[in-house]
Order: sequence, then structure tokens, then C-alpha cells
Amino acid sequence: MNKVFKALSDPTRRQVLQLLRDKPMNAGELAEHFSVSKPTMSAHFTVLREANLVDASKVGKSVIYRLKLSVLEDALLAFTGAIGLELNTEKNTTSQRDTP
Amino acid sequence: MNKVFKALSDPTRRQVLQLLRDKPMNAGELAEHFSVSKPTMSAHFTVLREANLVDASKVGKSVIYRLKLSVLEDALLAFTGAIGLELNTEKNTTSQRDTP
DNA sequence: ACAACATTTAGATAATTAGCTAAATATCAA
DNA sequence: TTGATATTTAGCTAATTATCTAAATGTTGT
Repeated sequence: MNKVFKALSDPTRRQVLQLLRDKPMNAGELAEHFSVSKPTMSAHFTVLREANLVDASKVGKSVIYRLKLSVLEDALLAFTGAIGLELNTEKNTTSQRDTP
Repeated sequence: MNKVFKALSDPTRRQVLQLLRDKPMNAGELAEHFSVSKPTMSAHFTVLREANLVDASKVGKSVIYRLKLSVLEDALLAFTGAIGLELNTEKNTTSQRDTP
């Protein structure tokens, strides 16, 4: 969990996760969204990978990064649980109903 | 929000928040739970204060720290919202009912 | 006023971090 | 095989961070 929070402590990395929420992207595509050099971005990717927040797979010349939402979720749940914080981020409160 | 995540990136500080979940505590009491010096703890308190995660009030010789749960909650909601992550940390799923 | 106590500030250091450029590695196409 | 492209590694630097000890500040009781 510590690595996750360390990873989340940098705004660039949080924004990378946000970009990956929509779809997997390769390193270059991701880097285009930021004004820092590619090696710097590569270092950020390493931090995210070591926190297990993203998954990297090489396809041809590119490395595709993919968000691992469940790892993020688990870390946040562990933390909110430890703090005793009840977060409800659900979009609608109208109760789920079985197919009638 | 950035300051909140920076504050959360240190395990000592996360644990301080956890201790404060139960009750407000003064600096010395908090420091007793950790194996670092009091000045070091004081620096951690400063970071937490600047992130607005705790509130400090001097009472006599002591400074009482109090958790500001709502600030933590807001930051986490902003983040999970940005990522599109739906966390539900509620303890029971049984619906709240009006007094019958 | 003084001593005891609680906490913070000052000042220092070692470790970590985010950033850079240049070079290395890997893949693909011609 | 050579060249182009994508990404990472190496090596560096400046800034930040966590830590320490010693000293300063503020508060209370005698």
C-alpha cells in the first residue's frame, strides 16, 4: 500500500492514471499529454508499474500501459477502512433492482 | 488536493490520521506511538496541517490535533471521481429507513 | 521569578526524487 | 543491413524530504 500512495503523490502520475481510465495507451501517446521529456515519463511509468497500478505489455515497437483499477481500489479501500472513513462514490443512489 | 496526496504519501502521517480517527490527541501523545524524535513528529504535523487534514488548537501546554475527516473525504472523492472509480466503503448495505 | 514541561524552530545531513541530455536497446520496413 | 521509430537506461543535477540534536518559545505551578 505504501508504494501505491507514493505513486499517487505525484500529480503527473495521477493524471496518467486518469488518462488510462479511458483506454490503454502506449508510452508515447501518454507522454504527448505532458510537457516533460520521455525519459522522465518513463521513470514515472516505472513507479506506477512498481506500485502495480499499471500493467505494461510490449506490442511491436510500442509498450502499452493499462490501468489496473482493482489494485487502486484495494489500496483505497484498505486505507479508508483503516481510517474508518465511509466513502460512497456511487453515481446513483437509486437502489439496484432485480430484473422485474 | 496535491497537498493531501503528498501528506498521505508518508506512512507515519497516515498512521497519525489513523490514531486521530478515534479521538483528538496532543502532540506528545501522538509522538509516543512512533519511534522518531518529537521535532520530526512536529514536522509531520506541519505537513498534515498544511494539507488541512488536521486542525491544531493550543490548550494549556499542549497542542491538540484533531482529524478533519471531511477534507480527507473530499480529496478522495475528487480523486476517485476523476479516475472514474466507484468505491463503496459502507459497512452495511441494508438500506437506511426513516423512523417508522 | 523560576523551574518544569510541551512543543516548535534552527540548522545540519543523508537519502530520495523529478527532471534533463545523451546513449543504448529493440523492432520494423525498405 | 541500414535507417527510422519507440522506449528505456545511464549519468548527472537541483530540489525536496525525513531525520537528528540543540536551542528557543510558551505555559503553568510554586
